[in-house]
Amino acid sequence: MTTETSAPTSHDSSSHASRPTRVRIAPSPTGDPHVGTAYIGLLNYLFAAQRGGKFVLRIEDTDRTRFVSTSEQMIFDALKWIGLRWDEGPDVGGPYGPYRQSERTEIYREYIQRLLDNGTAYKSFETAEELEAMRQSQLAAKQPPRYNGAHRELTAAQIAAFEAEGRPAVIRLKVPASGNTTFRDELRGEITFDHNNVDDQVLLKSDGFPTYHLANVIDDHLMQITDVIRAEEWISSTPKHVLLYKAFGWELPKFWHMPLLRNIDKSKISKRKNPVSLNYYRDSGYLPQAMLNFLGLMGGGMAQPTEQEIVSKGLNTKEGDIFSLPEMLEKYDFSRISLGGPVFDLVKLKWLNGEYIRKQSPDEFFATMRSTIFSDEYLRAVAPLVQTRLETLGQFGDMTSFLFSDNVMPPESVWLPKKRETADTLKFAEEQLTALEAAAWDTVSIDASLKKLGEEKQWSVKENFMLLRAIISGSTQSPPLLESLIVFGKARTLDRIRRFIAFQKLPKRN
RNA sequence: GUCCCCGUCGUCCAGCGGUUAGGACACCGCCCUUUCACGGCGGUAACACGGGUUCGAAUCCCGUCGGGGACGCCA
Repeated sequence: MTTETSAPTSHDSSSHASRPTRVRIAPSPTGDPHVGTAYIGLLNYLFAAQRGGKFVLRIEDTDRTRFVSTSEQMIFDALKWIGLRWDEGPDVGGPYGPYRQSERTEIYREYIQRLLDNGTAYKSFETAEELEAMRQSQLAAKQPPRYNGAHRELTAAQIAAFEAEGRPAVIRLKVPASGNTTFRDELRGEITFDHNNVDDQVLLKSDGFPTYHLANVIDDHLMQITDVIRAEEWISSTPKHVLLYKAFGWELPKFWHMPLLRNIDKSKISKRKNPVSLNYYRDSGYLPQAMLNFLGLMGGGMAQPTEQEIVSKGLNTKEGDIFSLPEMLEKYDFSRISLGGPVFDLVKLKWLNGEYIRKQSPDEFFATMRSTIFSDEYLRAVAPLVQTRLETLGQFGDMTSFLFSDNVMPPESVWLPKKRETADTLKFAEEQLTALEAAAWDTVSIDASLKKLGEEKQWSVKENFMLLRAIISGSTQSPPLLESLIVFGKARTLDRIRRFIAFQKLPKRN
């Protein structure tokens, strides 16, 4: 029970193989739809479709503090934008719903009681503050931060006493004190973790919501998930999940941990160093087929065309890198995936996108333009910003070019306020960025968060707004700032500010 | 700090015991061209290091080093 030293028995694997393939992605609605979600989504989609299985979309909204109400719909839209469809999910329903974890809290409560009853989980009454203090002191002492297990063996009387005090509790997983857990990663083989390196993970928070670990195991079981295809960052918590499956007496799914997408410096892809919002790519004019193609390139699951194919189809050598979703369905091979974390290289993405643009017929290209940057919807939003400011229609381009350009980089004479230093101004720009990241994307919210920041930092509204105007429009003159930001979109706005700051911090030549 | 994963051109991939280590992006040069881009041709550029195993290692094993991830009442 506590130790697993051999592979699953043949009985287990044969019964496993007989189950119809079911996979899922489980994004969390905490902000913009993430490029990593699309990557893992694509892989899951391919995996299911190649095996005649089902692809499930489940929303993991158990963190009330990070919940963003607009996020779920953006996730649906973004995944549809790149061309993925799912068989079951909150929007399309299905036999294993509900597909939103916030609607499944009764289920989690019922199942965690089983764990409490069979002694594989326990109540723990420390406050978040106490735990944080403990973590800090462990970190300071260069010790691995871990729960000290103080409440692992509370008596019924002690628990009753805490509860009588009205102290809130969390429920933790009781990881066996000794032994180890081994599980199979389908890409890497067996991985073993010693139990003294596995923490007593919180399973149920004091607000009654489950953590990912609990909800994910229960839902994957209840939803009959056969293969868990997720990012590599989950490897180190997989032993906890395995322990949970065992505590419930459930059959394990297969685990496939995909290499993490990386920034140029090889760290895990992050918004500070790379645009990660799918909205950014959509709004900046990347074609969904190009994005999907590019994600398919990451990890190397696509076989290169054989010499025969190159000859018979008259392919150019570069066309080994260009393929559609149907071609991925046909050729993508999970056993080919290479484990080194692929750098998400914008330069190659842009090249690919250019290939797709050039491949379109003139009519198709026109249609693409008309449905994106020159759509009726977009122009309808832009028009009111400039109508009163125009004397001739020809001035439209002069006034709105920043909305249609990628390379906007004002000179210092434009963005630096008269009474400010360069360093202070850049610092303030970073604070604007942080404020805007947290803001809901409407004029009232943006206005409020900018003004709040200005007051805190002693920046006048004029200086504050003018700096942002310069960064976004490249000029001291522009259509009304807040309305322009709305039209321009949150993802592109944030990216433009980040790029401005990054550019200004570059060592100056001459 | 502890544990886990990974390691072929700058980047993405090929290679799965015997190759002049291949392709793509990027970069450089030449051609095409009124410009730019596209396109064509060519070029620079990698097996992290050290031990094994083997007649023979980029390929298998071990170690070192390097990179990454995890260590939350986040997912």
